[in-house]
Amino acid sequence: MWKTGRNSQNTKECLLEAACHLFAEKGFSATTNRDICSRAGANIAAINYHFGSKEKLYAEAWRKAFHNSLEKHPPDGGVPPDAPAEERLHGRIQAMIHKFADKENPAFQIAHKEMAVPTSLLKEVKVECIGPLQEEMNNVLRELLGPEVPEQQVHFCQASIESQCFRILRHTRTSGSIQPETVSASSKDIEDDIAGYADHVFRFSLAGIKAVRSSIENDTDY
Amino acid sequence: MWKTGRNSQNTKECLLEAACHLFAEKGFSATTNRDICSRAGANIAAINYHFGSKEKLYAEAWRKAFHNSLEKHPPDGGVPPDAPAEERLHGRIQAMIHKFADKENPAFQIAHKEMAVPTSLLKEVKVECIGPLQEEMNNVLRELLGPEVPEQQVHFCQASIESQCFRILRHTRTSGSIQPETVSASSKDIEDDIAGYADHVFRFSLAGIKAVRSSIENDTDY
DNA sequence: AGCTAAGTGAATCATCCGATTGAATTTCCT
DNA sequence: AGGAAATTCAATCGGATGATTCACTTAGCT
Repeated sequence: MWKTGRNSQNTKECLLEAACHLFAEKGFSATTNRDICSRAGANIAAINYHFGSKEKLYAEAWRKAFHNSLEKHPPDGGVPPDAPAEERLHGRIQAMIHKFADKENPAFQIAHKEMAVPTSLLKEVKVECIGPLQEEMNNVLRELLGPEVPEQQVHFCQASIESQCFRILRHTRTSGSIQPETVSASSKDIEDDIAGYADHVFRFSLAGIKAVRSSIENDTDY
Repeated sequence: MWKTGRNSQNTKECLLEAACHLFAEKGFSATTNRDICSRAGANIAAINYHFGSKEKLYAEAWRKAFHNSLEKHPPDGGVPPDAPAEERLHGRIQAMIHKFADKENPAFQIAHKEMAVPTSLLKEVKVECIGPLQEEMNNVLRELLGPEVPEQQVHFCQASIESQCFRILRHTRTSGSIQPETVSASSKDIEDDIAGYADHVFRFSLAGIKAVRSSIENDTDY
């Protein structure tokens, strides 16, 4: 985190790391260049020297964190592509939840803030990074939902699953903030048992998917 | 929105309304007093005169919008408390989703931003306003999940349902922003058919709840 | 060693922020 | 109408922000 000894590329790395943590904690507009440089042990001028502007640092920090996160948590959860669809669904849900819960990789805490308070990044990033992941999930869902599933039902199920995983991002406090931690009991439970929640989301969603499939095949309007 | 003719209490109302819209659109720290006063057609000093500070205006605007929203969308969805639990679940999901989707009442867009970038308000507001609603939902879920359901399973199911409803808040763009609206197809579907999504969330979740219940009763570990 | 380019640092820029002032204006009551 | 209180207004406050400057140190190469 702090500059260890030598300089140059080191400073840039430190700035990126500090920026990641601070942007994840306080969002873009509430984080100041001085905060970042102070945490990185760098001079105020360093940001504009290495990145050109606060916004470009923001973009670069996010992108780096996002790719690190994807590398650490492969989206398929390590389940091979020829495994049964149920297992692949399980893998993807596990990967998503643990990715979101990973406090070492604040990429998705930044993404969460981007969703709530979009900067110019949102569109670009969504299309480029998150879109493909959603499409892979949709393919798994199409298998589970059967051949005649309307596209809208696929999207609804994708939204149901993704949003349950996103739930992890709320109340994931980063270190340093002086929150008295009197959050409601329900979020406490989830925070304390992320693996349990991941398991729940899989079972809950699998039942939901099967219900959607049978209601389609039984032609129960919809 | 603009002062029509006479002043006094009118200004205060206009400030609250303008603050609601701007805080919902850009969040607390990215919204300036000048923005608010300009939109409300008031003088810069008006905020500190009527509310004391930007933060107090924020709190008051949110509280007003929240209560308006609850009044417009009763949390039980109009389903009487002696109706079957399934119907009450349906009512609550409907109410939640339409409440979140209501662009006239930006209270929950502000809440969404509060979750992502908490100010000092979050704790107070959660405990005071959202907590009771969650507990009412938990009571419905306990009925549906059976008498021997562990408390954690109730919270997990509550989180699953609430988070699916929260999904509505993402991509709910407020007017004025110059977004090219090239959001991904899935969110487009949801935005275009909120009633359909609400129906989906109910069926999807009901199946999930039943699965959790049977896995408890069949003692399939968990 | 000597030179050049890359990188750092303290100080400072113009700008914007939220808040305050005090005078001017309006509203309300008698 | 007349005066007191409530409200609005332009102007301005100190402070913080993002960005920039320019003198300096260091790294890398011949």
